[in-house]
Amino acid sequence: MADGGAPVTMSDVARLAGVSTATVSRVVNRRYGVRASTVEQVRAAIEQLGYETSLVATSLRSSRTNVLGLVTHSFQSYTAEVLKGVMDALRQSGFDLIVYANSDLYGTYSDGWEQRHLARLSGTLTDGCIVVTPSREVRSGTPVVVIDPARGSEAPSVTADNFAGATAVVEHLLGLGHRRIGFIAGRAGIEAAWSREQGYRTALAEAGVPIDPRLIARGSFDPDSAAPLARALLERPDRPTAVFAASDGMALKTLEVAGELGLRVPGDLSVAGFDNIPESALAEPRLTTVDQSMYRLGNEAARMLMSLVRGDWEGPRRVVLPTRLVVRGSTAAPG
Amino acid sequence: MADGGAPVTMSDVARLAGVSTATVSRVVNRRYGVRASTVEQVRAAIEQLGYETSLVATSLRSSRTNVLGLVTHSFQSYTAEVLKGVMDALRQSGFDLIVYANSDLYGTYSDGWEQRHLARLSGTLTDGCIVVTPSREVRSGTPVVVIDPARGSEAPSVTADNFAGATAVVEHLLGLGHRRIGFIAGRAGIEAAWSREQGYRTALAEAGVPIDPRLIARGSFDPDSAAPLARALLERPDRPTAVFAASDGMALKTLEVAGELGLRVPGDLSVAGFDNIPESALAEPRLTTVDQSMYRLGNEAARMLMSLVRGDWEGPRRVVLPTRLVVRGSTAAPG
DNA sequence: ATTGCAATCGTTATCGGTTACGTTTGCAGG
DNA sequence: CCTGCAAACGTAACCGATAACGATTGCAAT
Repeated sequence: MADGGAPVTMSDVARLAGVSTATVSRVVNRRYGVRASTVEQVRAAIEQLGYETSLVATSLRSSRTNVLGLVTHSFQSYTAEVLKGVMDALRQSGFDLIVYANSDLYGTYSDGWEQRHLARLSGTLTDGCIVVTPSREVRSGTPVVVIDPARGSEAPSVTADNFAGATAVVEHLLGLGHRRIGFIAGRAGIEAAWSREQGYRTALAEAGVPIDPRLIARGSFDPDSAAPLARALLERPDRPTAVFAASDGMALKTLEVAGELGLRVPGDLSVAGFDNIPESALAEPRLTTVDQSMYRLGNEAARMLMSLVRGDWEGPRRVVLPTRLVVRGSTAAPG
Repeated sequence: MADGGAPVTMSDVARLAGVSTATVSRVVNRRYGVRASTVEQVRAAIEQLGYETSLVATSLRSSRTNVLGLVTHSFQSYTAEVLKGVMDALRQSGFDLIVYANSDLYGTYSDGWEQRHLARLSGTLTDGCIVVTPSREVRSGTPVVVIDPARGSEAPSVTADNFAGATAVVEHLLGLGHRRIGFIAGRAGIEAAWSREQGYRTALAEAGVPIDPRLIARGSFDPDSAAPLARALLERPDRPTAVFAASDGMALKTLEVAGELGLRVPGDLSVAGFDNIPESALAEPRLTTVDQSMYRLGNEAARMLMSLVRGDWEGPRRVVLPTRLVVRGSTAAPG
């Protein structure tokens, strides 16, 4: 058993087994060139001391750690789904996962968090990283797969078909008879936000509905940022009959604001979101949205990253997954 | 800008600034003994090269990293809630978080994962760790806070009042008129599982209802392990009129199995769970359960851990948080 | 007996950053 | 001009593990 005090190091094992640390290392890493009896001695010493190889020391010395990293700046519902997908992809793969999240010391959206975290992990601690929703291009010495890349990013990425999803929502609203459809956009600079806005614009244009810039609010995917935007939209004298928010978090905030203003959904106002986070199915009314399966995004990203690390990735550098319109109770024909 | 290739090291900065790495280290760590003009030079070099301190190298040498660890063997809904609570507690604290999860199958991972992961992280990489649901006592050179400790664990811990929660559920079922109440227990060895079973037994005993051992099934908290157990319970000729599962995951499986057997819930069978994971509110029918706020568990654990690391923890070594019975549609009077 | 080759194992440089310690420098006081 | 004392900075020894390399041994073929 390991005692609670000082950690057991490789040299402790070596001393007990009467060999050098080199031999212990070879045994631990199952390398060729150690006599069977010596292997037994070392194994026994490891068992007796409860020795565990130090991830830190290993990664400092060696380029291979069999650990993948996931870097995120916040931890919300969709991040959890991504993680589930990643973990399931990693099952039995031999890769472990390290998730690195920061405590927001420098403010909510201090630019460059992705690069900072990446620099702290990659190069040594991890064999490769998944980066969730970075706001700018990332660079790294080890393979990187980005979920929802920054606009114009060249990095290998996995993303949902945001354009198709957004057009589907807007076409749904148009089909119900809406003509004044507000839009709360996501954080500028993120590919997904841009595509969703393009989807919104394209769907309106193809239906021959003129685009009113005053109905487009610029959010940041942060639910709290959406509240004042939604309020401003809904307090207009010519308020929209429907609001499409670029994320469920913002859509749910819009539901709240509508409630505060005495607007009934979907009677007085239709609301639609994007993401299909679990909370959306719990909201009152249940939120119409676009499912983009964060689980699959995480799952695909992990598969891709493992292949990149092994150097046998054959697929495209950019994977786009289909989306699915989920019609629930928050949308209806305009009153 | 950092180039994408080799990572920028401290000696690169030192070379550019014309000083030694020791001086760079002093500047980075804001130590005394560096002339203001030298500090400026070093800062400029850091900026120019886009240098980021390596977490690995720092932690190997120094005992303090300002990073806390969270160790878990699986990644499910409740883990996500815990993480949210942890991250919120860490906000603006200056501590970052590393989550370490392994890639093995949930059930098949051999005992001792908690100690292995802990050994790999603590001592160097992290200043302290939160361990989620270990199956045995954990030892570590750095502070540890356990969420849902093993039975008989001495480690500082945060846990819900599982006993009270379980009695509340069973009293609720008894109050509805149920007398044959099945129980699907959790993983033996975990304090929470034991307390929930004690709650079940105590509530029955106090109501004067004899305990039928054949109505107690031994699960492992793994939802998949619950399916055959639930089936066995429900296929008995004298099947229970209600089933209380020690976790929502297992309760939801029980709902599925009941459906497959043609039993209607709550008409033919009442089902209750424990945890109140988000999915429980989405199930059909919505699941009666006990809310134990995994969010608060994570939040409290993180606060406790930060205090322990700083050495100023004043509270009790074992924190017990209250639970709350949530009655929904899956329980009713027996037909 | 000698050579050759492979198996086995120890020595040592190294990864990047930290820190104890020693050395240099600057400046005030004698 | 010399001494004394800090401040400022460099040197080198680490931390734990790995891998290139060299050294030793065993064994079989010559």
